[in-house]
Amino acid sequence: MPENPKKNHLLASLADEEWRRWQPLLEPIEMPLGHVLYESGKTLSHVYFPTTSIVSLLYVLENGASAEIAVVGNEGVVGISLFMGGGSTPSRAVVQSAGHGFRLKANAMKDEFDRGGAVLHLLLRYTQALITQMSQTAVCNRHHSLDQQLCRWLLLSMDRLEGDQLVMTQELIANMLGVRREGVTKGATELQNDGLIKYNRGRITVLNRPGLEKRVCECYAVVKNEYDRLLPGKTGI
Amino acid sequence: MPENPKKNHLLASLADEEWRRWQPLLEPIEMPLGHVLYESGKTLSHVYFPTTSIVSLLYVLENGASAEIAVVGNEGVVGISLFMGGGSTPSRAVVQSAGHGFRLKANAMKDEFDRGGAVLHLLLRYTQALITQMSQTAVCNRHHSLDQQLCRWLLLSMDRLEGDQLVMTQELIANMLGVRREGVTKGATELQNDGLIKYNRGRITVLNRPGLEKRVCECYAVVKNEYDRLLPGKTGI
DNA sequence: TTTTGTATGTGCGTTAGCGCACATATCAAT
DNA sequence: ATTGATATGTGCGCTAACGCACATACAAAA
Repeated sequence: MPENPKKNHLLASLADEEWRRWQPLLEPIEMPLGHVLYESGKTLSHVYFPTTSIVSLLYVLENGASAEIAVVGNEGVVGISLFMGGGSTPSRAVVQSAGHGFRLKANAMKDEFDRGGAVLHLLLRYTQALITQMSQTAVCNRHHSLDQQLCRWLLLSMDRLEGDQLVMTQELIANMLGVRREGVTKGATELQNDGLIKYNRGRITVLNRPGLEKRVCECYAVVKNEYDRLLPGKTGI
Repeated sequence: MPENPKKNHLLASLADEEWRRWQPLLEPIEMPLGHVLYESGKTLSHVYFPTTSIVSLLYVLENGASAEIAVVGNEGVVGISLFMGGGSTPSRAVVQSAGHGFRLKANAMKDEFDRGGAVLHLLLRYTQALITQMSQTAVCNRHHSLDQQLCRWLLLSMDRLEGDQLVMTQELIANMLGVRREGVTKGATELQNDGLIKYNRGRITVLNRPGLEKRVCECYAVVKNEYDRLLPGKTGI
């Protein structure tokens, strides 16, 4: 089944001319759960445009603890440090929800970026949105309860997927949020009791999205509005 | 006293040709404590290049609680959303330590950025470093103790100032870190008892910097190394 | 059908940080 | 010197989240 690159919003935003140039360079790839797209400090070989997958940018501390900095799905691209100039970041990119995507070689990406114009500005606006997500994560980590953060995380993830299902154990969610697995169990159990989600051995189904939106902290809306503002014309997110 | 723009590392990195173009456009400004350079969601009129001041990027929640996302001093520029494309961000920029700086009109900044070349790449590398600081703040907020965060904050601030003094009440530090004032008192008292800093009604003096570096969490070094890597050739930071 | 591994639920004592209420200390202006 | 404003120190009960130790429950393989 040939995946459609245009499922990625950034790729879909390309003008005809650019698209013709890019199309032959885009390489379709499988993105299985847990796959590491890049490792902290390592030079990136590609950038990745998810279509049906979600990627977590997370930071792993010396003691093994971890925390998610941001999440990237079909609205964005993984590997901004390539065109931002560093070539690497002190974070790790891990596939959080299996699916497909496309990748572009580092040199090709740099060349296209350095042409300037629409591609450059599109990627920078995306980066700006990503910065908002990271900032908001910092604030949310500081001030909001585990329960609220769980809601935020669920909504951000769902926005980046088709359908209302997510394949993800509580253990993994805990890793992303940088909290205990037991804490996630507690929060998720409550959400399930209230009929907002259904949980089943690593498979979450959202039953009542408006209900989740009522519980979530303001951080979710701030991030979503900023994505909508900076990257308009896309369905949903 | 005519402040020297070259005290700002980004301005100091400009090539002669650019420098000649910029010089007449740079407007020297006072940056008094507490002055708000831009407000959440408002379109930026200028970008600011601190020379002897420090600026906090912070986010204020609906309930009035706040948290610092990043700090900018003579190594950087305040107002990246101007060239990143958004024109605004959902955060606020406040002068955390009084001093001087220079500003550039929004249009001038955009024009210079859009010329591409060295200026663009310099600013993007800086932005990349700033992103690292934001990410690390998120992680640190999640996993490290108030005491460690206080050390990180002190060191990051000191790196951006000449001398070993900082004019700053515990109340304000608490606002930046998004913690209680009493918590800062406790941490600061301990640092003072151990002879690392001296505290005096809103005036902090670092007495033993290596001592602070021994106590701080890994986050400080990660951020510092990334600034050094991306913006080399600068003294200190 | 039984086993085995993985996912989830639950209880317990511990702790960092919170909110609140004051006590004290220091500077600056009268 | 006295007053007032601001900065810092301290105590106390409270709560969310932690670390650890298990109990259960489900699913795929044997």
